[in-house]
Amino acid sequence: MEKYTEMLKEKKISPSVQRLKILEYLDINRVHPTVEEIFAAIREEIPILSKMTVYNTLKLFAANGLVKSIPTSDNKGHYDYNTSPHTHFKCRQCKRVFDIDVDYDLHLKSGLEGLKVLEHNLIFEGICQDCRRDG
Amino acid sequence: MEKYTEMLKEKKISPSVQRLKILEYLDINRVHPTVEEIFAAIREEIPILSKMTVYNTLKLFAANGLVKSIPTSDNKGHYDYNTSPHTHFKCRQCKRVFDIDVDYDLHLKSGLEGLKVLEHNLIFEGICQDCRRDG
DNA sequence: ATAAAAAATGATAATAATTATAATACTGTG
DNA sequence: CACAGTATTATAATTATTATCATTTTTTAT
Repeated sequence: MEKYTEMLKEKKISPSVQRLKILEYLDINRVHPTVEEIFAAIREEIPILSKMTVYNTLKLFAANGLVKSIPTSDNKGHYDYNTSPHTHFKCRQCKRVFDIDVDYDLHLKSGLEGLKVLEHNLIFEGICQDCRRDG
Repeated sequence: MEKYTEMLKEKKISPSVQRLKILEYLDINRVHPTVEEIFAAIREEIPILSKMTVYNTLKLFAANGLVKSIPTSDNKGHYDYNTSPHTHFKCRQCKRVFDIDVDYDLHLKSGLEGLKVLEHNLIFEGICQDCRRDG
């Protein structure tokens, strides 16, 4: 837990119990949970927790680069502890969003002139291994 | 308008007035409009139009590959007439989503074993040229 | 250690996006 | 033209998110 406290202090964010829990949860559960999922899980331990706090905290974390908001086609907020460049795979059947360790070269050749690029996201969609077996 | 009728017939979708208008709107307005934007615009011409029809139609079109749903970080549905592989740039300031004609090589080297990939999306985020000038 | 100030949290309400439902209107075919 | 099937609409219900503000917690200065 020290680790998370440090991370927050570095960003001058006061390490409240709620914030630490949310950060820890995202670290342990690397499945790009939604606000609802995070809220439901942490509420088990902190029954007084408000969903508002989860929203606020995630927005604050994202603004400080501690977590990443990842857009998916279900149009709900998904959050990712892993902020380093990596790739996602969204299964159309079970709706899960995986990290995948795709090794790719992105050779930009042209087309970004004048734009200030802050990040890029590469998202694959399809059917995952489990769902192919089942269905 | 013939063009759109043909497109729908090919997919065995009956070419109702609403559907044709929505398809035409997306063709002319290549700015990845939201449901709300499409609805508001077409309602000027068809005041009786229901938002439900816009939702249904877009879902139907997307399922038939006539348009593409593109995920962005505002977590609203954006739709794109251009279904061929291309790249998007989302401006964090003005929130617009542009097509950009990035010329890139995506060399997948590994990491997709067992997954059935149906499509991929490459999205850049940052500040666009206009906003850099202004701000 | 403590009081004042600042910030975070939580309950509640409000707004926005989407989905569900069921009655009505439209379209195409015999 | 009537029938069957489909599309559209109005309405209500759900779900996701944001806003507000009183209460609690944390920080800071003494």
